[in-house]
Amino acid sequence: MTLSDTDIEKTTESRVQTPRLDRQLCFALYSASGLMTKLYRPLLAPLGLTYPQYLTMLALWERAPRTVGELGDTLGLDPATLTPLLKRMEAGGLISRRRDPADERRVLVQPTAEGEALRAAAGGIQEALGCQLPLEPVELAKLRDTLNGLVGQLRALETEATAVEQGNER
Amino acid sequence: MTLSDTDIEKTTESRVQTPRLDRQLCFALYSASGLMTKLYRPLLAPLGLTYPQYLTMLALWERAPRTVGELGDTLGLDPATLTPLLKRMEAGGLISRRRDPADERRVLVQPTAEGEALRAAAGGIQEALGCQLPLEPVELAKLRDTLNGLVGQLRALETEATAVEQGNER
DNA sequence: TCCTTTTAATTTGTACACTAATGATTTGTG
DNA sequence: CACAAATCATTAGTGTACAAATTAAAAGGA
Repeated sequence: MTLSDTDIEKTTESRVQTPRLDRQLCFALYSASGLMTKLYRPLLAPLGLTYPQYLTMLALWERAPRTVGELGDTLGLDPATLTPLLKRMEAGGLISRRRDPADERRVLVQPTAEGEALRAAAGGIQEALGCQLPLEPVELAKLRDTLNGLVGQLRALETEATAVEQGNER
Repeated sequence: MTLSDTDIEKTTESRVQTPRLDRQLCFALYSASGLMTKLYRPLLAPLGLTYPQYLTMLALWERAPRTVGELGDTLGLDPATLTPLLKRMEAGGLISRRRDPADERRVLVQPTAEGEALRAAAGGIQEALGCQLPLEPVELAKLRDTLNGLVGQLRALETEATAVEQGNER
């Protein structure tokens, strides 16, 4: 372990420090996430689902109906992202969308019978992927928990930042 | 640790096994990656860079010129994704694109003087983020290495799959 | 040499993903 | 009650991201 074993590379020509791509946590996350999505794609296509749509169904299978905003909080997505996504899923017959009679601002989302029927197939996908993934289940769980911890901290940072924006820093 | 402590939830009503969102490694990666991108966004905006554009500059600062295909391999992106992205960066004056005289199929990409000048600012971004990240540098490095290992294995799976597609399984 | 095959990048079409602006409803306050 | 402020979803506009089709150039074979 040398002193120069950092994520910064010192170039001789300018003494400018350039961050190295393969030392960036953000790039590791970016790559891993993209590859995982690619791995799911061929398994989800037969079900008529994209990867974000699959995550949405997972959320709805756990609890429904939910409003667009609640779904966005769970998935970490903007309402502006979800609206067209949910419309496509509605057009595909997997979910229903209706205004909440008790509060006409909200839109309630829930799986249709057809959407509910996909539940069984989802279990098969997890099984198929577990076989492909070249990772011990224990290691996998550890990595997942570490990431979820990071996600929690990043979300805390996020809400803190918006609070400061609104002058609520006390 | 109970026997039911798995990533599958058994529902009483149908005995169907539904994967739980918060137990999915893929969702943890998806969320962490998205949040990290959000964290970078306000820091990169003053430089006129989006997050994928920033990664592209990191790659080009390390080695240039590079072809579109080489960049795609490094970043894990399709040429079809990079072409418009690179055009925007060219329009912004950060990179230059030109056909390789030795092979007119290739397009050589490299930073302009203006793009090279951003190098210094990039170091500052890493510094600013390191302060924000609520994670020990050692833990961070460990997580990064674990992820890079996963990325390597997923890439191997990927090329293996395309090889089978082409009937090269022997 | 001619012609087929392969390779490299681009174009087309669909689907996320976010910011900013808009519209509609509800809540809070005088 | 009236009406300003806050809340919720949608729309508009820009920028990834990929599959499939296209164009252009190089490589390989008869």
